Amino acid sequence: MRISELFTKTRKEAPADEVSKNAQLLIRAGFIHKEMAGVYTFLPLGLRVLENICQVIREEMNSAGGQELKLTTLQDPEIWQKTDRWDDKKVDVWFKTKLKNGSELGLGPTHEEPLVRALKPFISSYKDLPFLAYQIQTKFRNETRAKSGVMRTREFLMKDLYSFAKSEKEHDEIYKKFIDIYNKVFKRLGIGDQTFLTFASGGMFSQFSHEFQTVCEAGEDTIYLDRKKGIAVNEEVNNDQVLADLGLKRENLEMVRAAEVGNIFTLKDKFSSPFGLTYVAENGENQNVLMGCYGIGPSRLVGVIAELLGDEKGLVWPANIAPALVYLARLGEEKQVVKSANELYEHLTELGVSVIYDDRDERAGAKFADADLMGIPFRVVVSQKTVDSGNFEIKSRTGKDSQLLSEKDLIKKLVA
RNA sequence: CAGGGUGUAGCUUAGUUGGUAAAGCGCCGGGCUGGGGGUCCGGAGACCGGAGGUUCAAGUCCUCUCACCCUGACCA
Repeated sequence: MRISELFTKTRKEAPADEVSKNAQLLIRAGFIHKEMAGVYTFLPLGLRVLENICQVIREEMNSAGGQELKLTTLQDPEIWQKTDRWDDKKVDVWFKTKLKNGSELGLGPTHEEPLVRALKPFISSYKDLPFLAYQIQTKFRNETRAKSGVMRTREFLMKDLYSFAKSEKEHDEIYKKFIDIYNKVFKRLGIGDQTFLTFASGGMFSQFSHEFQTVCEAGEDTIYLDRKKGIAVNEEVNNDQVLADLGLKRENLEMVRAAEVGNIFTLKDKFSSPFGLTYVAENGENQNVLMGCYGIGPSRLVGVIAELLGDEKGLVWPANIAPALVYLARLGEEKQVVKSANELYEHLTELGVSVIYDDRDERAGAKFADADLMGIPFRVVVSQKTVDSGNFEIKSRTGKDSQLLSEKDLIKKLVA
């Protein structure tokens, strides 16, 4: 991608109505645009990050055996009435609308009901179980107060996976497996060392649900963290009994702000029962399918990663989710410099290295500042100096010094 | 939803006791520059969130309204 052709621009100043670090940096870098309170457009560079995050999640869900599908945004009230979740008094975040004929519809705030109904025709035998179904979809929640940039919005992307099992034992195995899978996801997204399994209230079906909380000042939750053990308890279940059950000692707990980036919980037959999602067991008896739910918010993750890794110069993206691996800064308009930069751009692109090529006639400072603000992992400079030396200059976003490398070594470093 | 705050150019802001809007960034044209947002000259760009009202006169005062931000509550 050539910057001269990119329609977004960076800004020196943050918008006055955004206080959160993630929104300030993402807007300054041209990654997002605020449409309304709690509603953000993802611009080309921001969309790349979002898609890359989704891809990491998708890979992990697929390798766990998840089957991707896509449910609808428009929701049929009938199925929500079945579980008593249509009433605004029961679920107060609904966005509701109407058909021309006057009948009501909702915009999906979550998707247990439609998924269970959609699956019903396909599930009838113990041989059909277990399985995992997931989607990455836009959710709509009419929050009373949107805040913290993309971290708490009214329209957001969510990956929700649902497990369907024959028995509690089978469900528990899947559930445990997903704790590991989630840890792997957050590690791959570059926030693994600050993201902790957190015990939270489990509702009626289990003692706990599990949250994945990333330590982050901009987060909305308060958790009590035992860093040594790598686990935490949410404020809501922070009592002596729970601590004893988990083998935690109060004096080892650190109270920290955190952002919930994932949440998994046991649903038992809460949804399968009202919809009659049953299977015939080997003994010929009808049994309720047992469900679990596993969520991750990719759009919130964009914000959390920006909050956590961003520095005074701007965003910092891990290589696997960055909008590009390389920011190629061409300094100067001399023929040989342009030729050298063009050739390197084409060569790297052919090799599958994603490059943002700054081919503008801008001063070095402006290009460096943009490279830093956008948080591109590597900055490669092509200038009269590098042409004369026959090498290229490379610097990592977070490193202090740059180094001169031959094209061969440069490629080796970037293709790795 | 309660409390508090803010709306002036694409962005960040200034605007005195009411007298018909100013600057920086960005943008357009040009000069000098050329490795951390450089500099100089010239230019385009705002009916001051919206609607009423007071007044000879409203960005400024009053009323209503909308939007946005913050704190809290809420987050199935």
